[in-house]
Amino acid sequence: MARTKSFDEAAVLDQALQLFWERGYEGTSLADLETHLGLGRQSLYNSFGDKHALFLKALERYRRRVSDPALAQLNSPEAGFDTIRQFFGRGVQAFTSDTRRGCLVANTISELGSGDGDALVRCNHSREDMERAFRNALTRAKARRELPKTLDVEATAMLLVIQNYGLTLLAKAGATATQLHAAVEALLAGLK
Amino acid sequence: MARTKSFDEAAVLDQALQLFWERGYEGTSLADLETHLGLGRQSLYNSFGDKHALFLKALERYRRRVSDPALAQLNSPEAGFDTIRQFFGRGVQAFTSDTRRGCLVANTISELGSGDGDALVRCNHSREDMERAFRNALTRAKARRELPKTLDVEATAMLLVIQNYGLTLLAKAGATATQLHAAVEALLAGLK
DNA sequence: ATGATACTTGACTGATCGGTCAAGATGTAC
DNA sequence: GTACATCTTGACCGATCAGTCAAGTATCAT
Repeated sequence: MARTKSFDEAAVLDQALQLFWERGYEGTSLADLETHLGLGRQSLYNSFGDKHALFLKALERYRRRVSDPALAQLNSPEAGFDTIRQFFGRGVQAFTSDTRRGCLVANTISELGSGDGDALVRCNHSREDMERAFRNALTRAKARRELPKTLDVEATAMLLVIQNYGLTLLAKAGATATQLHAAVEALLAGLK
Repeated sequence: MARTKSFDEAAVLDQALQLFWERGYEGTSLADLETHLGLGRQSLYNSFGDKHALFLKALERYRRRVSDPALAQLNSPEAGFDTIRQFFGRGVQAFTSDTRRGCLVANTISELGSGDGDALVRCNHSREDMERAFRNALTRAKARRELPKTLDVEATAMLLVIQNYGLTLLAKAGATATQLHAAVEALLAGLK
């Protein structure tokens, strides 16, 4: 017995995600959100709470809509060495395309760090997702003898996470896809 | 024939560097600078220009006072594989100590990116410094047969830069020194 | 149709932002 | 000693920030 919302919450949240991804948390003002989401301010507050709550929802949506699909192949039982190479190939392509907005998780860790515990917890969930995916792919690759038995899966998974986040930063600094691809190949060559 | 400054410009610039390093460019307000530098606003403007000009000076000071010393050993003719290991060892220690403020260059690339051309140019100078230092150490290490002749110095130098910046990010996310150290060892093991 | 409930709109708030202005203080050169 | 150039101090500016409030509007249940 009340008026219905005139917009799709999920679609609006996607728009908010895009803004936060490109401009960061502090760099995105409520005026920006109103404009690009086509919503009044009070509607935002009614639906999502304050700016910080909206940002946390955007972080969670990023995990589900961006990270999860990107990690799907690494998490598959068919994953192996080539899956890892393909993952980084797609990453380099994404990080060096048009806006160079990087990865929302990496951006958020850098911008807010330990100053925003709620955001950091969510970032670390995403980070652990990636680490777990790498561990799966590395373990499978070892099992099928694509990688040496001596390889330290735990440390190498962390190494690959570091590499992924480092790639986003170098892309922001203006490195070319060719340069980043070469660095990835140098890394992968070392695993064998 | 005029009044003399009542403060040491270099010392004040060091203080500004510390603030920008810990809080970022946008996160540091003029009020913060006044407080921690013990200077009036107009004195800041007289000596350094506006906030952006002060930030650029801080970036340049970081390069000379923080980056250069850190890279000195890598640039030495005596540099080799162990020098690289020591570099990362000190890095991990610095990145995981107390404030976890990371590296000013990495922070700036992440915060401002291509949105601030002046800052990005200076960040890339620092990035090239590091890449050059790694190239030197890698080349020397190859010459003394600590690394295989087949190693791609160019790509590997970029790889090490990526890892260094990635380490700062993972440290900000809360990774322990032990975890990061293990990842570094996994990386170094792959070079051999 | 009507009433209750929720959504929408836009003006408004106090705080803070970077930057400026004008007046007063101080040291140097003569 | 005096005059002048610079430094210092603190009030001030318009703009923008996140968040709030109140009035108007639309939809659902009855």
